[in-house]
Amino acid sequence: MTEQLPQKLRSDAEDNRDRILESARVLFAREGLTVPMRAIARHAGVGPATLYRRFPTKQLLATEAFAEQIRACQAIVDEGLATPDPWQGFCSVIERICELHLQNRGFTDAFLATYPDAVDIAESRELTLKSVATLARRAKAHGRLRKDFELADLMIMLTAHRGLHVSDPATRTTASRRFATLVVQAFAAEHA
Amino acid sequence: MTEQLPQKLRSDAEDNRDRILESARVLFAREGLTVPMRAIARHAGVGPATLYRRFPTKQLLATEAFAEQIRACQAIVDEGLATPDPWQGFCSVIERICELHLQNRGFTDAFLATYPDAVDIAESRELTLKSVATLARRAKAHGRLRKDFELADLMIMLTAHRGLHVSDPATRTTASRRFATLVVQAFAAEHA
DNA sequence: AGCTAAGTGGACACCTGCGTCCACATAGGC
DNA sequence: GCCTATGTGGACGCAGGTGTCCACTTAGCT
Repeated sequence: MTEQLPQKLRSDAEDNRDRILESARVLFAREGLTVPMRAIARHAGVGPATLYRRFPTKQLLATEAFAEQIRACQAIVDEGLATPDPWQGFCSVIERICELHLQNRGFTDAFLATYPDAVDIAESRELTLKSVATLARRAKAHGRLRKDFELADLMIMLTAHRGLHVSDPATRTTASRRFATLVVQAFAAEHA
Repeated sequence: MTEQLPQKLRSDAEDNRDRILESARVLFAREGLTVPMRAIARHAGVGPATLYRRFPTKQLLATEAFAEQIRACQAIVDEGLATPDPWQGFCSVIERICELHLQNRGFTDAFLATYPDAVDIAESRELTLKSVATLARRAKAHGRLRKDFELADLMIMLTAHRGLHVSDPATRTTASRRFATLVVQAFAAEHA
């Protein structure tokens, strides 16, 4: 599951590293990438030095923390590809990705930002997008997806979706669901 | 045009006040409400004390700076109401409001934030929204606007639209236009 | 149990934001 | 031209972020 580093860590260091990652996941999800490194250290019950020793930059920490989300994202798209009706698959991808981004504010930031140094994220992002493109091509052929749809449209809508993170969690959830519904109709071909 | 204060200012103070407002407009539009007060003071060529003396809080400054935009916003909706075809009027309102918010990042913040103390903005906001509601009712009756449209949907989309402000100006412009087009389709009734 | 290298947390120095205070400058009536 | 109320900019103290250093602790081999 977790990659083994060349240098094996001391047991207490290993524990601390795990706790830091766990805290980072919680706080990134709740507050987004803007959460202070200090806050993550405090939440994990370690000093700042420990955090910086393990993860010199926030991007490095984020990349590790979001490994699971990245896999989830790919899984969602794969399931969409596996759905018999490509349009239904496409719709479920939109809805579920919105849901994922809703629950994880930091991941949205990470996914859209394309940090130059967070290679892992950028790479799997491209891979996932390639799958979405395939799905979109099928849904177009099927006639239900508007002909002029482009991948950029999806990125625009995901970027916009992030804007919803300003309000409180309850409002945000309602807003996100409604947003997904509207986006699906926006992408639908004109005539039924 | 500008309201006369009960206390008349000294001529140099008046000049400074004007320059501060002008700088605030430029910087709020470009950077959003997050721009530091100091930056506005520097841009206007005055010290921080001068700025704080005229506008004790950022909200007060914003309210004055955006007076013109608020009027523009109302004008857009009024023109939409005056359009013979209510659906076309509704669409043009969406497109033009997106355009307005695109050019003025700070105004978007101000419009959506509902500061407790910025009464002027909140008030005209409600007024504008009431007009939009009227327009929406007509467009629904006309059959082109989806029956389950609510005012909240528009707020969701405007909030989302703000998310587009992360990218560079050129990309942002393209994205905003495309976003407006998609939103219009999202709001359209199912059958042609 | 003792030793040592790896690991740690608190202190530190730096930056940038905020709002306020006060000694000086100056507009504008005389 | 002078005098004074009004207006001003720079300096100040505070809060909260960043990354780094170093004297102490401790895991784990012997």
